[in-house]
Amino acid sequence: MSTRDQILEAAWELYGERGFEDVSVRDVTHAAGVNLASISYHFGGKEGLIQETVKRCMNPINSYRLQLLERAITGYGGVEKVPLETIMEALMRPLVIPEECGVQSGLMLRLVARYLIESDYSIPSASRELYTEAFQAFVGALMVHYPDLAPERIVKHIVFASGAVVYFHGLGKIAMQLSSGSEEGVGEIDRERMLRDVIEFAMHGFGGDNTAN
Amino acid sequence: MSTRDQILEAAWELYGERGFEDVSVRDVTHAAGVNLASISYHFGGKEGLIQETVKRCMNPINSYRLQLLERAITGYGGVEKVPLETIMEALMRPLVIPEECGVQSGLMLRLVARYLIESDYSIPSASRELYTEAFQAFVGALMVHYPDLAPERIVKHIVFASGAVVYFHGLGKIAMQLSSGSEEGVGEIDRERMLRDVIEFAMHGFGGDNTAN
DNA sequence: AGTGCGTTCATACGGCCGTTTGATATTGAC
DNA sequence: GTCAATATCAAACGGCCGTATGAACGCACT
Repeated sequence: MSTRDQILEAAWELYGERGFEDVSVRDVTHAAGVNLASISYHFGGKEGLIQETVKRCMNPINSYRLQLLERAITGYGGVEKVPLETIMEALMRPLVIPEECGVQSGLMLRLVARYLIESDYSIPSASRELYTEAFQAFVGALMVHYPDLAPERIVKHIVFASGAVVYFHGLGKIAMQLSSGSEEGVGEIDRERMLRDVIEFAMHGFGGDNTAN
Repeated sequence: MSTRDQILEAAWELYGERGFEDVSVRDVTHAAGVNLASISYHFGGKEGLIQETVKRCMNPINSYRLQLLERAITGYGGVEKVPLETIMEALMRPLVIPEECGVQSGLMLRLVARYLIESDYSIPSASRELYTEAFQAFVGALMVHYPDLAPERIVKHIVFASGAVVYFHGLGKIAMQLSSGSEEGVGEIDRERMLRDVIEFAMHGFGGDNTAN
């Protein structure tokens, strides 16, 4: 494996675990077993490495989303024939089970969440185009099912549903502990079950009120 | 205003804007117009200042939640008579409109989100008790309305709804931009409207399926 | 006036940070 | 084999970080 890839792999893991600020370039190069200067050489500096790491995390998610959506559209023979539930699954599955597009689950969401918060919620330019494409595709697909719903409301519901997933990934376990009052672990989360839950949750949210904004 | 309070106010603002790691104790003392050493003196160090800042942000939220819930219970004369919508509002209003309990909105959610992520999702011990109390109170109230719903599912839905709010606070604007394809601003968010939206969204999510876990 | 204590002050310390440098090693084309 | 181009290396640089130190200050109390 090339030096560049070794760095990216180590960075991916460390940044996901401990955050961007907390992990020094020395930490990364040491974990990767490469020389300190190779980060400047291959990525121009720490910021370049961060951007590349985030890109390698975000892009497969959005590619997979688009792929699932397009597959469903051709499979059902038209956007209007795709069940709402299938659209929501195409949107949510890559988030809940990112392994299916080659992204390690636990670290991925934390990494992206960290980046969005620490970078003032700005999406790196290297991922922005793909992000926009995916977002507009899903808004368009959902508008077919809810022609009377204003696009702003559709966007809002997409964000609501995404937030539910991300937040639960991070806080689900601790919330279980708080509610049960016990400190002991509460077991692993059933991801397929969670996917169904969040889809159902989001769909009922959509079903509420079809008036325009 | 005391030196201690000046520090806390400056810390609150800077941490919310730029994050804990990015803001040095020198930044804080300079913004507060106090001496560098006063942070060690009053808070024992940077970590102590962070914990105190987060506490001053989390605790009013949970106090306000409990206050709204209890007020509703006595007002309606019993938990079982409080409408579900009112329970959800008691849970969500302090998050969406934290000014009502003396917490500045924009910074507050980012501050807490940052802390939870950067500290491995652990709630500071100074706030944990209150957090637990609030969480259990709401789970209990919701269990009255959904006696057949397993507590784990109720917790899950509370986390879903909270995540929707937090995520939208952070990403709502950028999502609007992505969907519209334009770079220009999309206006301020109507917070009362958002509160109603998220309550409605969460309630429909709850209404889905009352089977046990 | 003098004493004691809580607070504020300027300053310094060691340490880790991201980056740079110039030398050395590796590669691939001719 | 030669010569560039590319890649890796050890070492060093200046800078900012969090914290500690000891002196100076304010002020109630006697």
